[in-house]
Amino acid sequence: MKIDAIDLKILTVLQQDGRVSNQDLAEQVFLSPSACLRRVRALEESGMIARYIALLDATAFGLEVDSFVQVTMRRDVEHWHENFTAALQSWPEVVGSYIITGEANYLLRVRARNLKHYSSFVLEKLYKTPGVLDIRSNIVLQTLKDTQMLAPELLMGEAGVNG
Amino acid sequence: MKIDAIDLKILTVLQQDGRVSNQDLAEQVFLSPSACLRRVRALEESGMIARYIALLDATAFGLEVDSFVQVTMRRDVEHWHENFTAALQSWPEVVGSYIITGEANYLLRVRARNLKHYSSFVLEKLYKTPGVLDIRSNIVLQTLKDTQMLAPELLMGEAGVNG
DNA sequence: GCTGAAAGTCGGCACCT
DNA sequence: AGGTGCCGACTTTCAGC
Repeated sequence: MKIDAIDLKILTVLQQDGRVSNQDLAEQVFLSPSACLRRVRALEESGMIARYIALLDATAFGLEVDSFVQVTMRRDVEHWHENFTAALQSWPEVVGSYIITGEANYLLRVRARNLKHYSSFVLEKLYKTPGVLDIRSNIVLQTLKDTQMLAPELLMGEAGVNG
Repeated sequence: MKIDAIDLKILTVLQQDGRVSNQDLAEQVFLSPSACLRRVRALEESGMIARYIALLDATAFGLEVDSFVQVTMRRDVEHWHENFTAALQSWPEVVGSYIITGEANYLLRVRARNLKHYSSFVLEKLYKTPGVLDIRSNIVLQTLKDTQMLAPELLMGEAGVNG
């Protein structure tokens, strides 16, 4: 599927305001509502727009701790990867988990209400998972940028941009 | 502001589908549309719901590289933090940046079209920033979980949940 | 604080350019 | 491809419970 400059503009707007009305969106990209809606539907059906979500403010709920945790596994435990992966999905504190290159095997993003909650997560859940050898916690002291935004400059140069 | 079990349900639904219609939402939480809408507006105005966004599928745009980059700075350069922070905001490849505890000073989440693009970002942008001493790239090989979802269990126990 | 109805607005479709 | 117009559905407000 080919996307042009107007599609890029639509994607930019929707990434900033997922609930913008089709009429407003159409105005911003200088299109009629029907033409605009057709493009949005095409972007959704092609999978380029994956989904729409509400973002909550973690601090408003008293979630004080945000962290990145590097996890190293030992390989002498059976089904260590399957067990660990399944556990990750079930733990609400884990909002992201990735297999990465480098010294650790996994990188987790973990949120907790406070340090006590965080501590109990690490000791009672993470460390008790068979195969977990080493855990390195990197607590977030300050968030400078935290966005899901894929800027037009990033999207361009691929997927056949015309305009 | 106090939230109850119905608010938690509303937040859970909206975090999964930010464009759900008020009528559907009202049905799911067993409320009339007008009562439901009033709760949603209250959650928005209190700041608990920060915003609504569209999530794009990075792979659909050919963004092959996802990574976490640990950056260590030297302190003998003037305004190193201010300069670096400003640069981070302007680089589209950087979708997240955090000051963390541990060995590195910053953790960045960086997205790029391919390894060539990634390499040029690290060499031409990151390394050329005054004060950058060491860079450790952790390329994401597999994404097991990547969500912004704050589960009800996480939100509970704070903000005075009643029901 | 919830319900129900009324009014304004929007999304979705058919049709034309 | 994009634009116009119409109809049904939805959002939103307000009176009443």
